[in-house]
Amino acid sequence: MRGLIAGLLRGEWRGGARLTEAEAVEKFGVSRTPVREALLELQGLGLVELRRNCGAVFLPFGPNELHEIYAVRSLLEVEAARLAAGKIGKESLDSLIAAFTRIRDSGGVDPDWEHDRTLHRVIAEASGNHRLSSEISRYGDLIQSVREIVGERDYGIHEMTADEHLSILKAIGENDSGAAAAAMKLHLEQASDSAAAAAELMRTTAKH
Amino acid sequence: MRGLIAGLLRGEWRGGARLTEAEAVEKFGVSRTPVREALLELQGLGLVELRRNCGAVFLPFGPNELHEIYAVRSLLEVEAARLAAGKIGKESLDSLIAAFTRIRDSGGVDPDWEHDRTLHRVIAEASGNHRLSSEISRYGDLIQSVREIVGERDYGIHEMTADEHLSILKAIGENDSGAAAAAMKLHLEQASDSAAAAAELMRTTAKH
DNA sequence: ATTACGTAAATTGTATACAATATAACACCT
DNA sequence: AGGTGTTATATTGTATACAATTTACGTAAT
Repeated sequence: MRGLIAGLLRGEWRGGARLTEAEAVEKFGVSRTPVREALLELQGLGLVELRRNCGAVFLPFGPNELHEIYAVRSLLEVEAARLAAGKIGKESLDSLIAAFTRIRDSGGVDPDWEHDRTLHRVIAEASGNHRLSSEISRYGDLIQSVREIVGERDYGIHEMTADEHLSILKAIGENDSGAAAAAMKLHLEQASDSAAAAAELMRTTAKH
Repeated sequence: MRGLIAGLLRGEWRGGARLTEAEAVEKFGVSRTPVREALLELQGLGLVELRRNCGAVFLPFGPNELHEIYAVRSLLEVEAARLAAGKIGKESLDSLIAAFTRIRDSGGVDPDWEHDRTLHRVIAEASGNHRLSSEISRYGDLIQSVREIVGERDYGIHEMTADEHLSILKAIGENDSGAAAAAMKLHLEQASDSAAAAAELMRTTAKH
């Protein structure tokens, strides 16, 4: 079923397009049960809208929608960064700092956003609020899904992103809540613009 | 299926208890398909944890969990109040103010939290951020579910709640973002304590 | 010509049967 | 006696058949 969601995301996502359960069954070669569960899951993430007897409508993801998503994500993660200040163990912090320093200096690429997701997960868990951490994890899934849809990659912005990550970690290590929150806010504003640009790029290239 | 969720919520919610799909089928007299969808929905709200081949575990809801939930809710709704300042139409605002003034002065009771939910919905929609509004709506469902679980009622706190609502509306009407955010924050802190107290009461009375 | 009604088609909601997988118990080996 | 492998059972994941509901179309009446 998890693979079904990935398949739906990878297929071309025309905003407003409708897909009935029967069409999805034919397209993916599975039965209606996993199709229904996958669509309900996507509805839970706010990616599709399920209308009775009308099929699932794929919601559009343009720059505006991405800015909205990142605005909510920012509320959650900025608070998590504030709460996590001074609460991440030294060894864990050092290993994260080493990883991002290496990435920044080597100019390496992280196509699956592996380190990025690890960083945000560690900060969320260090907040001490399980519910907040769980919501951030859910939004992480959403962000990853949207990245699939808009085809966002990290090429070109990687050194800058690593720097932003290091600023957040530095503030957390120094137990500076305000600085941690501010650094996270700035980082997510950059990420928001980057994602919106990817969406705009997809929109324009899909025109012809 | 919606009724199934209500049934699961109304049944005694012992934190940590496990319920297999087969048991739910026997208990509610429906087939596994709607049971599965209901459990997946509850998982999406973070009310149960689904472990493969182990049944669904009912997560506990004590004072600590409720404070966590309300902390997240506060992040969302405080921002919504800030954004909604000056954006609610006069007629809509006046009708809300009239309703809560009447409630406050008459000492009436709103057992299903009808007006409360309307107020928070109107503010969320006025924020202009559809995604934020959608998340607040989702948290409204969660809050309502938790109220069912812990048996929270609004008796006794109603005049105070109405006053808090009026403060929020006043600030929004005066286009004062800061005051609107502060009033909403205060209101949700009160609500958080009230919900936590209800959870504590349930815990202690369930002891014997 | 337009509207109302009825029927048929399509789509979702539900039930049940079957397959896959994980847990647990039990026997056997060391 | 303790550990390991195997088998049996329990539970979830999937497929298919059926019921209910809704939409759309066609026909007839005004």
